[in-house]
Amino acid sequence: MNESISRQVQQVVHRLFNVETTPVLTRPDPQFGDFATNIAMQLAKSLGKNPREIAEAIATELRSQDAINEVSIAGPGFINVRLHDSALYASVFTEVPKKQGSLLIEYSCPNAFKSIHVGHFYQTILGDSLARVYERLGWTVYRVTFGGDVGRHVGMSMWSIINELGGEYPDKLAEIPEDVRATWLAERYVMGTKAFEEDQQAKEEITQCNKRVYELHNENDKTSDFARIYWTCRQWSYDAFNQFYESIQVKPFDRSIGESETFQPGLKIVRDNLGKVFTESDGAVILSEEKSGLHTRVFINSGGLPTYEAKDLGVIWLEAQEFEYDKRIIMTGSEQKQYMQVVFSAQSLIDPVLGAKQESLTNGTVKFGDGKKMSSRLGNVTRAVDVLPSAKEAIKAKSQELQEQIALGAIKYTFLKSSIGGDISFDLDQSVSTEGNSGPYLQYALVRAKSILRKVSVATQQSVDHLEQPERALAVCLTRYPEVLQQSVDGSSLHDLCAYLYELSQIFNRFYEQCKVVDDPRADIRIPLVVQYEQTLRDGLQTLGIPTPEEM
RNA sequence: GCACCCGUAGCUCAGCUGGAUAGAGCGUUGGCUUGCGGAGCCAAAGGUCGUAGGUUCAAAUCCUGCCGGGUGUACCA
Repeated sequence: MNESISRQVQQVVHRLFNVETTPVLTRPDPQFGDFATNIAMQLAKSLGKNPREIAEAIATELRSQDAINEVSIAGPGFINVRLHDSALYASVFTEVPKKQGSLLIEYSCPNAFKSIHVGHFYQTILGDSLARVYERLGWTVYRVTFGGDVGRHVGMSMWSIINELGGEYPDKLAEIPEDVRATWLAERYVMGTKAFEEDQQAKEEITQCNKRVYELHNENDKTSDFARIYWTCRQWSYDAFNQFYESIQVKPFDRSIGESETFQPGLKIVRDNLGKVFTESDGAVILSEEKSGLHTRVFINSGGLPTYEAKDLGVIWLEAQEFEYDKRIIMTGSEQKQYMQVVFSAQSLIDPVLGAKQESLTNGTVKFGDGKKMSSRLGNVTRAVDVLPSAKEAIKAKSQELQEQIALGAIKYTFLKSSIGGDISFDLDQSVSTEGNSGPYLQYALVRAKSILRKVSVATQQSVDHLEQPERALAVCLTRYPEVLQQSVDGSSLHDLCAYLYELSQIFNRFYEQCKVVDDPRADIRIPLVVQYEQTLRDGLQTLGIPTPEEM
């Protein structure tokens, strides 16, 4: 409907003034109309005419259109369009148009041997939801997580593991019970970090461990004692990640890439482009783009080891080998924003076509309000696995499963409702709120509609002459859904979808208060609206990855 | 020093490719029994949009300075 009106305005403007435009339609306050455009004010200058005069001319033409009931001019020259109720009602029942394209999205990215913290939780939800919106619009999406399974942090962990085992005895790992493996590994990392900072001898041994890990990958060593410890613990780590992903109900990754797979191609890419893209400086290989305002970054350090920069070029290369994509989104913390620009700059210099497909999306950190309640429940620990159980405690529900669906809905919605980029505050008490602009509010607004639909036989869609105000408001809001989905991918703005679904639910709740559906004379008109509403809200929640319970 | 991000109601945030009285939620105060689930609905109070200029018919939105907070700035990721 939006596009159809927009096209009509475009044609009218062309006919009247012989000017090519792409009119933007906005959704004004309902008192003004269903659609509005400021095209007259934009044309005023170039045409040298009074904006209201232009608006009047356009309005006159638009009034002759079938679907349009009323066109008014307001303020400095806004053109407000109101549709006939019959046309509006009919336009409610349209499908979301699908487009084609393929997206590779890289997110979550926890490092092996370390534990997942709230920040990973947050980014995993953002990535999963964004992927779902693309999928909803018809894109093929590849989900990838890329984590460090080599590097100094692994050296620290390996050192501490061996230390704890009393030597390189892989068989002793079997003595560690399955349910404590993840925490045991997390402790090893902490101990390793501490030793690295405080103990000179340990520091040297850790550096050796780090090198040995790289070597075992180079030699594809699966059998030495050291290697067996490494592979076993890496697997423990991955098992813990997957268990977590399952618990928060996100779609599984199509590919989990370790840095061990990318440092070799990364090194090769950098070396192949030495002199062309990269230069040597103080024994390191760098990219200096300071004239374009970017930082100088080291891609291969003076010890000949690849830095994350090289590994990141490696992963771009590896993904391009395995997946064919039109666009690649990589999510990182916002502190890596400027860093990412350098990597993309390098990629564009090496391969402009592949470089142009890169897009970086940075998210802020999760902060805990004043944290009083939060800290008493979770302590200073911000392990991701503690969040859901803690949230569940605050939810009253008939069953465990329902409690989980609601808690998950509350958490995810809290993560998704703010725009991506800024820090977000996560106060467990507020975040798990079930009132107002919250996940459970949306879930409840869905459950109410489901409950109505269980009590009626589905009416076939009727033509209608007149809509009452609450019906009309619901109809108008429903027609916006396709635009909002598109807007959400265009701006990576999941909060737009959240805000829309919240508004939709609010409008439905008002409708619910004022309009009876079951056994009402207007049931034939209202039932299709409720059906469409239920489908839209359910679809929207599923697109965000928020559970849609049948009852609460 | 330079670069990037942020500063909107008591709190948490929308709005920022300039447009019609700056919007939500929480919190505060006061209402809603005969109708499909009150995790709901209605209403009130609450804002010099950090600050000072500039551009414009029109600025929370664009430009510049300043103040305040955060992050990054060569061998970490």
